[in-house]
Amino acid sequence: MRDSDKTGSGRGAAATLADVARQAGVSTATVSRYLNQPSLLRPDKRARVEAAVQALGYIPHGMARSLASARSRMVGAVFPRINSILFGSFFGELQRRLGEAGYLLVIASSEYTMEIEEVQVRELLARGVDALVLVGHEHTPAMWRMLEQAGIPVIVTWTWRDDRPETAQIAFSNPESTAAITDHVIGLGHKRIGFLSGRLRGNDRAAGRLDGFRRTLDKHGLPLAQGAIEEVPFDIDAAASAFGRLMAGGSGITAVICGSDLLAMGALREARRLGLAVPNDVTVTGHDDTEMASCTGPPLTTINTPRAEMATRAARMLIDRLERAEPLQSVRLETQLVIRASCGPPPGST
Amino acid sequence: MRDSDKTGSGRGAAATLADVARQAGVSTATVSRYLNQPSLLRPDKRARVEAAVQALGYIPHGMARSLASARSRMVGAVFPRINSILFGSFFGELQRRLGEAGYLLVIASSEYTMEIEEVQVRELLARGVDALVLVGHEHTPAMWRMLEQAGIPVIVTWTWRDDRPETAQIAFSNPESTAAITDHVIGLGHKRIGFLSGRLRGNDRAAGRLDGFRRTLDKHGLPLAQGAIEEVPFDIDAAASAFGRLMAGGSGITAVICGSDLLAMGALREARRLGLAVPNDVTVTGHDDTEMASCTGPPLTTINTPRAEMATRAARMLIDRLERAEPLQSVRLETQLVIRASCGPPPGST
DNA sequence: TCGATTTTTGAAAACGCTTACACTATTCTC
DNA sequence: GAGAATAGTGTAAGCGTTTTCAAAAATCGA
Repeated sequence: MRDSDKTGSGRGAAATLADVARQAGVSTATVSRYLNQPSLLRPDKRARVEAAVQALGYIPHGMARSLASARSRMVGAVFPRINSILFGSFFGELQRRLGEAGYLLVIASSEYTMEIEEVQVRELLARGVDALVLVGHEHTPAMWRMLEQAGIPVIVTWTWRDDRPETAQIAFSNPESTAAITDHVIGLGHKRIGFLSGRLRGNDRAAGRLDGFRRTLDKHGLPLAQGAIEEVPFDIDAAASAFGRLMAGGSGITAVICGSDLLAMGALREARRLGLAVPNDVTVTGHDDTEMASCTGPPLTTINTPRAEMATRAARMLIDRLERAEPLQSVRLETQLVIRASCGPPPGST
Repeated sequence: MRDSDKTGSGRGAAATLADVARQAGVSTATVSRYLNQPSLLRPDKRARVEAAVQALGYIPHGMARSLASARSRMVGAVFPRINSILFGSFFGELQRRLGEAGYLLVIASSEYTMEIEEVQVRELLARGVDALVLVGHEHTPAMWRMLEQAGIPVIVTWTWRDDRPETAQIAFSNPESTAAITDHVIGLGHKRIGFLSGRLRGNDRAAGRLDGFRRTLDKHGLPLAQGAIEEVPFDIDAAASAFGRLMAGGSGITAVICGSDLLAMGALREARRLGLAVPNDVTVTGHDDTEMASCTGPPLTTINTPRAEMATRAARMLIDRLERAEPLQSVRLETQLVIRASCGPPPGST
């Protein structure tokens, strides 16, 4: 480690709006208008202000603007995990869209825990976000109360729920998506199927997926094998060992449906380690069709979830609401089965 | 699409600090102290304020606090791409650490373009961030000027440069890391080696890695084969086709060193498609040891970059600087070669 | 050209908090 | 128990914008 002093020098007295006004020979109101609705200014004044702004290298003071205008031009988003491929592609798009409209996206992470989420939301509200994007419907009552009181627009994503008509949702049905992939696997001839789930508490995505799996088994009259469901944290290593447990002990499981691509990757890794060929010895599926689902060995059969579209729509709807007071509306999006090489008929089926 | 009106009702007049003061029967100054330095209050008053805060569900107005105190308690970070696995694990950690100290991390994305980065930084400064975390040293002169004028602490990560002693860096040497993996591949007997690089412009990580590759070839007296370097956007598909080009046309290349795991994944996918076995027909390596490097087929030999440590240190240093005016210092971190199954001797070597 | 409009501009009062300063309790010292 | 020191609290002046309201300037119609 090498080091040297790099203490920043005192902030070089940034120019204020009043400075600009003085320099341009106009009032502060005029400069403010230049910033917010330039079309109100006569061209000559606009030019003078423009020049003054350039000359002073003026950067408006966002905090002061927010205080005076009661709008922060910030949108908050709370994700279960900030550093996941999954949510990454979602908020990347969200940020881009909001940014185009002059909004800044501020992201917090709940670590898959409702209590942490509550404090994060409080933090975000304290910062004065103009709107909020949430994942799923499961949040603490106190949190719902705070949101109610704050009176800002809120959009729930990722989990569609028919029984929440009063909440603005941009989401898809997790039970249905998982039903589709389970149908596919059953169609290949599998009878004993395992399910690798993420943590269920406070996570209606995981719960919905497990539910879809169960219902589909029922629909086909297939029994749920003993110990065929593993619930683990969202983590490749945890998934790997859970997969090991599913395959161990003569369970006879020939296919493992995973609640997410990440879990499926752990499963694939462990299968490789155990010398099990996928799909010849065991079928594995994922969920979400993340970037690398096509790059695993073998490529993953999975469900494509409309992350970019959710983000685009959420951003647009929020902007419309914030700028033009248009009402929020709910949108139910569809998912799609993506078939790759990780599925096949069960071993020994002719 | 179903829809229904969910216009939020008018914000229910949030309680202000003055309301709390009135309710508690103390002055606004006392409430403010309760918020900022509770230890200054006598226990009985503290309790009364506490009760009033609870009763009113008071949430401090962050904008007003920032304006009055000239500190936003927000830290900005600009990453080339917000939705990448790579940077994800970095800012996840950064956010966690800063959050613990009461700071909010605000993230912007430069899309690997210095000009976009400049406007993002302006945006961040306008929002009043107290500090900034940057990736790499290559930024527009105007941006450096703005940073200088803003006078806030800035930390550069990911790229160590000996010739920037005046800049606070928490980084590693890209040429050295790539030299290490190139050495490893050469050690296996490869003579004709290709390099799959990300875009070089405005990206000193990519440039440094390519440089390390070149130098190592030189060191071993190996020639750089014609067309052995492919430069592509950071994108799996682009990487896949570039890999195809490297292997085509009798180049005789037996190993492809990739500037990142993502590029390597594209390479692996294309290899599979072309029916090339890795590592028997061709050796492939990555860079960064991302989460899924161990889950590809085959698992990727790569370089582990200390992302979590960079984040932890950056956060700690910034907090120390902001809270206790301690000086920033530069730290050079080490990378590590991680050997997995994607490398082997060149085909036909006995 | 004159009054009636309409468009631009400016003065000054917020916005909700922090903090310097002054002042009043409380504690300490002998 | 008096005086000095210390701890705790309140008053009021900002912080840098936006925005209301009214005045000034420009435009229009006849």
